[in-house]
Amino acid sequence: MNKTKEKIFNAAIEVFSKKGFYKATMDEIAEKAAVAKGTLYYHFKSKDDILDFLITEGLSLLKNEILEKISAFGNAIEKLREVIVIQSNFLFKYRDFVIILLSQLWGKEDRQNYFRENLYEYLRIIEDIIDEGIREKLIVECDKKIISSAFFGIISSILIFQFRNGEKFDPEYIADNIIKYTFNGIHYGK
Amino acid sequence: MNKTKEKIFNAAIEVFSKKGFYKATMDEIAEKAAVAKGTLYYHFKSKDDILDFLITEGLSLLKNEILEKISAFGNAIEKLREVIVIQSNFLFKYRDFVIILLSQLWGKEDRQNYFRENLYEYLRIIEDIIDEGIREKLIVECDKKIISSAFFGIISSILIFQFRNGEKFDPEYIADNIIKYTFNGIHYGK
Amino acid sequence: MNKTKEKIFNAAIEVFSKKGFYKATMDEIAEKAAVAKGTLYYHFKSKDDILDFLITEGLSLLKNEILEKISAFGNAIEKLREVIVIQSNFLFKYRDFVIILLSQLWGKEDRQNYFRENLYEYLRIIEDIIDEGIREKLIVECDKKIISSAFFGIISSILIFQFRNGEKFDPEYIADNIIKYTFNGIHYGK
Amino acid sequence: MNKTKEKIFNAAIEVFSKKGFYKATMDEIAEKAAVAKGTLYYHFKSKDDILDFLITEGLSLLKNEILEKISAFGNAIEKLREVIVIQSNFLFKYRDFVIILLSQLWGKEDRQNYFRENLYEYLRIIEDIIDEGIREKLIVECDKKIISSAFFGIISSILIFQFRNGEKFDPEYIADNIIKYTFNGIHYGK
DNA sequence: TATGAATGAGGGTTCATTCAT
DNA sequence: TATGAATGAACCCTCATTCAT
Repeated sequence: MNKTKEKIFNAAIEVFSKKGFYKATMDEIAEKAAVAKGTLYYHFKSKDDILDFLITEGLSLLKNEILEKISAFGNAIEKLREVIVIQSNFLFKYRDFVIILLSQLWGKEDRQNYFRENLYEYLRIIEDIIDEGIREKLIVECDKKIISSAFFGIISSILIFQFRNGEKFDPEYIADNIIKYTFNGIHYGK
Repeated sequence: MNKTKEKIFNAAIEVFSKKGFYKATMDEIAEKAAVAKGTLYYHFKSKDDILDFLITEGLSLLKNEILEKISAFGNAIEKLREVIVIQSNFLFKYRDFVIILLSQLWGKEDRQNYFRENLYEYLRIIEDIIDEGIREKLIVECDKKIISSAFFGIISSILIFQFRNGEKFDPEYIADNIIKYTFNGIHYGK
Repeated sequence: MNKTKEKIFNAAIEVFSKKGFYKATMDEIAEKAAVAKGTLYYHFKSKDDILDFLITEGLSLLKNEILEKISAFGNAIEKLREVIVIQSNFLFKYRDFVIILLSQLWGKEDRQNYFRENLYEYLRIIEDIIDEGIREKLIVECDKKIISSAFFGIISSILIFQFRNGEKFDPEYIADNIIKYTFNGIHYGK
Repeated sequence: MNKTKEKIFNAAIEVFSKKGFYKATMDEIAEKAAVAKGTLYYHFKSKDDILDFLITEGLSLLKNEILEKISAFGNAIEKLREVIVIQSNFLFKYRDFVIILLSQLWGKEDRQNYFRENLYEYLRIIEDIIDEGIREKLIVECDKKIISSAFFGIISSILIFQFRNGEKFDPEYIADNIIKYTFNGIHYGK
């Protein structure tokens, strides 16, 4: 990604997350990127194309971070714990991206189907860990598709929590709580 | 809600969920509702107003159902179990509404802030149950804001699961799995 | 065609012929028609659609006039003479339309293929008359496709002549000359 | 014309005739010419300038061919016959150029006025031949401006014929037919 | 209550042209 | 001579909203 394209990329994240994809205007992106509007179209085919690029890059970042870091951990429990930590930190660091993702994930447009397909690749990584855990008798028998979806749901949870609590947001504290919830459940004495 | 307004209401849910709020047009809503475009403006102030009305009604429906049904249950564990069941069935029945809600929840527009405020009322209901459970020593000590958010995250989870699995969706089966996960965690032997 | 659509129709003829289709702007058409720009799109699907409508209407007018008037004439010679007279007068009266037609007739876009197909219907009318004339031994054996094309070429001739001569244009004088040329040729003493 | 300029020239003819002047883009011309876009502007002042150059060159070619070849013929009749033959062959050989010319001839832009002025020089050549023929009593008394315009109209005719007939186009056959028509008319027994 | 023709601000996109290299 | 990234004016089209009937 060259200098200009990167400026546009960053401006787009900022504007899309502030205004939402539809209310965001190419004019504003150009202004924020400090380039002419035509320059956007020299580097991207369309407004949609910017969004595609941005979602793909963002999910790539998350997937790669997960894949890199979990390999250092010995068993499925430790890996899933790390996934939660990474998700929490990722949301803290790339909040704007997550907002864009969650806004775009639910539609029936081709673009949005494609986003979900992309997300499923992420879920498959989690499924694999769950599978491993079940085989190692570290994780209870469960529907791995449902549980991996739940791991995604955690992202939504955290974002909602963050919206509600505003500044008082500590990713490690969040992660700790979610980990306890996820591994032991909330039922006392079980 | 009189007959015409209801036709518009239903048409709006259909169109908003199919196209998303921004791609939906008043023309299409009018066509689906089989009324003239001007009629929309007789019953609603604006396009935004239709959405507001729709979200408010939908969340009301969910809150009321929860409030009604949980009163029949004796303790917090049973109540939360019921919350999960209701959420799963609600998503099954009002999928289009849930899609609209999840698409609109993340922005920074006034309208969207207002939607979240509305949602927080729902979360407070769950918090209260958690509180009750903690006092009754049925639920472990935990950050109730985080856990109530997690209960909301479950909705996202289920919707993602449903998108992925398509037709094969059994709300009771989902609820069972989520309940086990929520109460006992996934850690084997704990 | 209702009042508003007709205003747009007339404005479009004026603007297209003055500026050419591509240099013409919807803004200018709207201004000349004294309606808002959006109104153009209420009555026509697109700029292309206005052009289509306009060409179709114009060629219809010409075809209908030809078909109506020639039926009054007894033989092919008289009919073709009338065709030339009508063409000359038509060009005099609907000069702007003819300019638009001749500008658009030569391209390879779908729209332009469609225009030519439409024109061919006109040529077929002339072919039929030529056929009739050949059968009646009033017209020499000839390739009727070439000769009917030549009848169309006359329109270009006349328009070129008119461009060159400016104001001094008498459609009857032109028609007389073309008729002599067409029926007797220019070879002296033949 | 050096190598690069010639590549651009040929690319421009191809693109202008395929897309029409307005739909043609400098990008596409550059691509077809296999040079960078900036290079176009090194050799031509503007897109208009390419068109001007191209029309001027094309009409020059036609005029020169006419002037060269007709001098070999003894009288006006033979010269005009040759004009028709040349026109027919020219259209066969430089069809793309003719399409561009006929698309551009009818507008009121300065450039287009200039094209017509250029064309009139061609018509004057024909007028001179007609004049000569009238003086020699080989051609009937007629309005030479109208008849020379008709000679231009023949070009339009032939192109229309060619569009209609597609592959089955024989320039000599066409020329023969047009010659008979032009000299003897189509009236049987005259 | 209901209609639908008319509005016009706003936004995505195109593309000829420029200019530093 | 040649390049191609960058520019920005221009333009088509959309669509929420209005209002006379």
